[in-house]
Amino acid sequence: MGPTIKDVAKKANVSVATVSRVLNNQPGYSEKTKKKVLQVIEEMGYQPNAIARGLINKRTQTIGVLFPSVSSMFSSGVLHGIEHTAHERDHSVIVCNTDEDGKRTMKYLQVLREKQVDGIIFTSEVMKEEYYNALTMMNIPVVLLATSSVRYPFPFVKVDDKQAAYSATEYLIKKGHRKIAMISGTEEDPIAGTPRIEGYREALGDYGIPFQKNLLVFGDFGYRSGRIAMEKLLQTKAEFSAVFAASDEMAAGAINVAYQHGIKVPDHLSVIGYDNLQIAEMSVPPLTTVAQPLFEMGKLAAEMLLTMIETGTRVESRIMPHTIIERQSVAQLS
Amino acid sequence: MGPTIKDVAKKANVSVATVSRVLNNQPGYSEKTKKKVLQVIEEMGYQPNAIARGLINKRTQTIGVLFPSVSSMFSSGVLHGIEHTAHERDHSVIVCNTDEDGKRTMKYLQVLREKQVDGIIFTSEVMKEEYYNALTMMNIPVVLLATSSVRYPFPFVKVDDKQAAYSATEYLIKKGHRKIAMISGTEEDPIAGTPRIEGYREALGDYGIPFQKNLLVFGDFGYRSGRIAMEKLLQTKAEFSAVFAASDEMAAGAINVAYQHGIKVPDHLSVIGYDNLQIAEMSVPPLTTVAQPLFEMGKLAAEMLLTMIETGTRVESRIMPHTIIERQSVAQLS
DNA sequence: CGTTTTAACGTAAACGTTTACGTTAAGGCT
DNA sequence: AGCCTTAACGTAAACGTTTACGTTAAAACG
Repeated sequence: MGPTIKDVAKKANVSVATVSRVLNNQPGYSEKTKKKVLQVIEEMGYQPNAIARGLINKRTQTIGVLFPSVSSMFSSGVLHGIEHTAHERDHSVIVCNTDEDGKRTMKYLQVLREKQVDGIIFTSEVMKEEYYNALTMMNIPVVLLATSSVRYPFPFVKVDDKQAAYSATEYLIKKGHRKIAMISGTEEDPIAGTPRIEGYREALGDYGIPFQKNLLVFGDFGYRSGRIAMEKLLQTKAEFSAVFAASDEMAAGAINVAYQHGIKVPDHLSVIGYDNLQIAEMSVPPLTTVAQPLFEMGKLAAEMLLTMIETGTRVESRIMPHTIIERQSVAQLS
Repeated sequence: MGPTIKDVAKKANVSVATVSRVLNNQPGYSEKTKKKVLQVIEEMGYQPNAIARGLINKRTQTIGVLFPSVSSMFSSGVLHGIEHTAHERDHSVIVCNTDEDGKRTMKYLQVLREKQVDGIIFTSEVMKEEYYNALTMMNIPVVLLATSSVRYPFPFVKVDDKQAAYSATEYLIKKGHRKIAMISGTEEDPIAGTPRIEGYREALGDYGIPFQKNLLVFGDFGYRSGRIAMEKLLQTKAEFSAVFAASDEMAAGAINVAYQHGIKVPDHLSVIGYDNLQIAEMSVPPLTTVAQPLFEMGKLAAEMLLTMIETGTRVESRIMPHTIIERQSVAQLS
């Protein structure tokens, strides 16, 4: 299609080796031939072929990123961070949507292997043995993002879910709330499920508040499930002045059904979310939430992956700080 | 690293050509050798190298997608659609975040060229001559998504912005509103700016409502700008019972400041948005909006691109239908 | 001036595939 | 039996780079 390095070499009256050398600016040619080569390159509009390059260098300057759902606000936040540093450090990113489907995930891992990506970021999903095996077979760096695994020793970057959940409920308690419900995510999720419940219960315990089983309901982190969970909470007799939702989307769902029932937030009910997605700011009322620094997490994960790729060394996992973003969805109780 | 086709050939006592043939199931071998080869492949865990393949086939099974901002809900919606059909049709997608920056865009176009992508989807941004030149130099299929260009003849998929804006304001009018403000996006944007203003004005005109200059304010499609625009609207003396925002994010901003001013939506003020992002459903009150079928647009754009890639033929542009999603942010006036 | 060093190149193999072309042997046909 | 077809392979070139190694001539050195 376009001119190749051979065409350039011919037109510049040098060998392909010389052209290659000036391209990668290695030594071995005079200033004069360098000018000449550069000029011919310009004239012909030559562009190197990264595929041929990749074949011989065994490096594609490309990383793969697996998301359970690319279209979630969570994913797009971290993707932004990943893309940012990847581009900064001359790598491209291939996005993969697993749909939380094992078959699809395995297929994607195979594709990434065949495409010879230099590294993989695996986000938000729990690492199954099947994935682990495929990943290790590939012999390339992997970093886990917003997930982790004790069994499988990949470095990860995430917040301390239990601690963050503790902070959220403690915040509610310090605002004077004692009857605090929780809308949890998937109960069995060992990353974003149980740890957050533990944090909630531990905070309750530390402040001498008894845990009430009927104040704990479950969703799947999604908006719809937040609505359903809130309905369930409303149907039970138990009183509560605040709810801690394990995701902003579920918090939005909760606020929405509260609104439909004429329950005003924060006047009649306080709500705190988790994630600090874009929707938290845009919500009515703006949602107080415990923030995960999505963009920074994406950046950091990519940085870790790239240094592993470039240096071949292992890298330490990182716990990111969470913060509480105070907006207007929780009231101070007197 | 892993075993190559040569290793397989050796172990199976056949030539590389034969292995290649069974891999791509072309004819030219007995059933027995096929079994043998397949078995050896299984044993050795052989995986083809797509880079080597790409070098000779001149096809990488990869497409590039350019977004002004990957983290916007709009982008993630269409990305989901693109990824869906790309995967279905055995292609990977490289995401590029242009930040609406010319330099960055050009850099990305160069990268995509060097990486030999098979086609490019260019989204949401106006096509500059510089981009057009780079794109045509590459000699690969391009489709425009949520943008278009009369000057540069790339096929596109988008909704009819003017018509959609017309529908939105007409909807408001039919609900009994006569004093209708508009929060427009960037005034100069020839795709999502002026056409939507024209639709608004034309609807007004068709129903005998005079256009009031002070009821038209500008933002940049983002949430913050929606807030600012709403403040501006509130400061002017002019009365209005409804506002048409040219993006859901700006609508969310408008609702939010209305809420802060004690103006209840839809009781005191009706709001209609544009896009039907996730936030529209999650908003309080749920936002009535004119929907662009983001997922389908992404799917279609990818389908068009892939058929161009596979067949080498040109393909027709497509106008996608827009629909009004009625939720609870606009009131019927008596 | 003869020898050694070095700058400035060129040659060709290698990366892992695909594929055009050639070869062999078996089988079919007259 | 002799000839032709064809199934079933193998050989080697090609894709566009990088790079180890070889070569040449000039410069440096004694």
